[in-house]
Amino acid sequence: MTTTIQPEIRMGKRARAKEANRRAILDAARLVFARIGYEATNIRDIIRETNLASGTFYNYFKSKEEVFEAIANDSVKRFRPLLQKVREEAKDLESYLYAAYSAYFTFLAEENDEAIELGTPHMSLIGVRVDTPEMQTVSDEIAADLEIVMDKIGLGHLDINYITAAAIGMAREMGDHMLKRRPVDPNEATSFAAKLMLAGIEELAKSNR
Amino acid sequence: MTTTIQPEIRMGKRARAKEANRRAILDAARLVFARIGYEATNIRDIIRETNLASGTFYNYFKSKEEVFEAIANDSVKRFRPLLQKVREEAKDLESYLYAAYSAYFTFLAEENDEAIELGTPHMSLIGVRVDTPEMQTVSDEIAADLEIVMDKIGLGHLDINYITAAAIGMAREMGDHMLKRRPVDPNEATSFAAKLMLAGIEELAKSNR
Amino acid sequence: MTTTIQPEIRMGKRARAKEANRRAILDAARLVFARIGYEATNIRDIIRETNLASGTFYNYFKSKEEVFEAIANDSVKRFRPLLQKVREEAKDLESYLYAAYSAYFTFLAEENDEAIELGTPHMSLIGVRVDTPEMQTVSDEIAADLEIVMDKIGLGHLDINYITAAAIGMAREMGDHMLKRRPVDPNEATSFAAKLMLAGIEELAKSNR
Amino acid sequence: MTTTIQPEIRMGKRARAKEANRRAILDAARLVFARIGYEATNIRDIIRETNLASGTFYNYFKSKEEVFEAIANDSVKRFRPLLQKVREEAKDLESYLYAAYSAYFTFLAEENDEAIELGTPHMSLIGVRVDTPEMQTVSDEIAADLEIVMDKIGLGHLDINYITAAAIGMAREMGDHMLKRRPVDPNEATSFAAKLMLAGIEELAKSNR
DNA sequence: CATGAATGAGCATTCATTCAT
DNA sequence: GATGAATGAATGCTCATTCAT
Repeated sequence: MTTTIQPEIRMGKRARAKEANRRAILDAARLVFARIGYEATNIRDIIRETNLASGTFYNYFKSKEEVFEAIANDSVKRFRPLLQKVREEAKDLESYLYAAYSAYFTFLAEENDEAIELGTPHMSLIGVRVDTPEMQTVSDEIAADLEIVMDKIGLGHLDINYITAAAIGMAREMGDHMLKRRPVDPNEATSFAAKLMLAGIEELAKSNR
Repeated sequence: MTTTIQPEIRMGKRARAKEANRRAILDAARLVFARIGYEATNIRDIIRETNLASGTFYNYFKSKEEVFEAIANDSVKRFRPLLQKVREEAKDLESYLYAAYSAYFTFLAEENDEAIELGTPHMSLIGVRVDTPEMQTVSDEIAADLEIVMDKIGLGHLDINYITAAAIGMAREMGDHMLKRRPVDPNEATSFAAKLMLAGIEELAKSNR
Repeated sequence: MTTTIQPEIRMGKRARAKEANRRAILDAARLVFARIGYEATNIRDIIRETNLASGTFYNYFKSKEEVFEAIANDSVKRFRPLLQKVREEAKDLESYLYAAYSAYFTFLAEENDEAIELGTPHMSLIGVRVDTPEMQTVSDEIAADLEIVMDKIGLGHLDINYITAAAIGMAREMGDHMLKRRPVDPNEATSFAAKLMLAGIEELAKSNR
Repeated sequence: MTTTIQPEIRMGKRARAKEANRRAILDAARLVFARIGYEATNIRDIIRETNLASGTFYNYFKSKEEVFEAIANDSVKRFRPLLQKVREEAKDLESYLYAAYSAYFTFLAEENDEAIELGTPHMSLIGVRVDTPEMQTVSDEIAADLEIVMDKIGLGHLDINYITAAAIGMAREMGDHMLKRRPVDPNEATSFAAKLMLAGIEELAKSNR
């Protein structure tokens, strides 16, 4: 994943350097988290992946948690508009599911393109499943959105929390698999997941009426 | 989860004490893993939860990994027969899905009854999802079984890996939610998941024919 | 080195077993000391080399030091008579030096014959020189004896301590070398050392008169 | 032993502090090794002797072995030129032996002047002889040099290895004694050792002709 | 503000020693 | 008296964090 540095406004040399350092730490953290997992990562691992000195880390972040949240926010900042568009344009449950899964799987693929090229295992160390920041926060976003959409289409009486859990669980687990296939094909995953989920929800709605 | 200690054969006091200590460490590890997650757990945390001295840990296990595997093996040893029975008795896809989800959610609830009573959060620290040993290995079991069943009922041409991923993802995420609800209700979860999955697979089969 | 077990007096079964255990520990200790050096040896290493349990060690010895001393005493007990004979039979300096070096190098070779066969490095780990008990105590014996002999032959005015140090240093260092040669040849070493030392002392006596 | 810190080039405060810390650890290690022996020494003992924190040790050395080697290299670096000069200027065996023993005993005395003043026992714990780094590496140097010299003066047909062992053994053992005497007198030791060795070698050469 | 060495609390692991069986 | 598991003090080592330069 290559993050474009887009200085919002004119900056002095100093400010630009600062921005670049922050960026460097974030990118390094993302890389290392993906490589060895959040818990296994220590700050030295992150710093070693940059050209900075260890002390510099603390000029930007207080802890590993804070970098993690910054990455998450960063992802959310980029994913939220996509999801918002999905929500706004969705006419019915079907179009929502397709659009949402498409957005998620595509986003996931793009976020990990670098790791994919490097052959870096996306996640899942020995018996331990580590979410990348993207997945975690995106999950939360989807959960919230799905609730809204279900309400909108009059299926609010279904067990929204379980539907959300089911939808997210599918997305997560299938997302892992998708990233291991070559070529990585978000469309295939989207079609599969949306179709399954749609039929499932309709069936639940029928038996719950 | 209360493990019954069932000495297979007559044991001396010494042998019984050894068995009890091993059990104590395993139970403590399970508890702490559930409480703060695998990675965050250190060996001191585990032995602190027992009446044993730190050195004693090493009389039984070489490392945290080894306890983890022992727990996993323990769980698998108990879950495998259930799953086997499910597989053998399943007449069709529907009965398989109901039986399998039932087995899983019930097992999960029982495994965690102690933690549930204590109010221990099942898993998921800040942004990090940690699989309990049960979930990890049981996932593998389900994956393998599901593949066999699908083959048997002539749906082998579907994308088994994605179906497996979807089914497992649903189970995992819904399982987490289930454990947070009071009362914990495996039947509810089972019915929900099986219905959703069944309709979904049938739809996929239809559109893929 | 095979130590002959020579029960001094008639013993009961129990007493014989005790003697055998003590012997087993001593032999194991000797072996391990030779193999990895005194400091590097721990009690588990010694016990592992026997068929006994760790606790049993403490029925016979309080510590590693005590085993060491027991071994040393054992060696001394066997070497002292030889040295005594040398001292008694020595007519002059020459005969004393030959006999003493011969006794030492022969004893050293015999003490280490087992280790030599096994190819066990006699001593000297990385940069650290470890005396076997034999060498240490035998050194002391030689020191004392040499002093007596020198006095007897009227060279007491020479710097006995330095002569002793020189003689012992030669014996030690040459002993190490001797044990590394194949075949191990005590006679060769004896002749060499005695000749060198004799000429040296005579020269010192001359220039010090 | 007082090591002069001679910053080759202008250094910043930081660089000087680093150098000083490294020096402090080396000096502390040397001291503790001399006091209680290499094997008995642990890293905490070393840093306790400095004003540094435990972690700092690992900024400079990976292990006890590494400090040991650094000390040894340090000694060698300072002793080698002396020995080289001895070798180059030696006209005959006699001058070589005097110069070499003088260099060694003088060096040994200077290396240990601090320990001597403090009354630190030079070495030798209970039955265990621990070489200081100096002695070990210097021994190797002498061995090599002696071989060259003997060859040069046409005594290569003698058993060089045994002569070397004898010369070194004498130096080592006499060195120990010398350090225990007050005042420490390298000249006395030199004269004694060289005279003894010279006569001895000449005698061997005669009887081996 | 960057640097990177110093810090020291904290964890894994070993091992001499004890003691119930 | 033999056994071997339990003990816990002691040690090696890591790493987040601070701070003088």
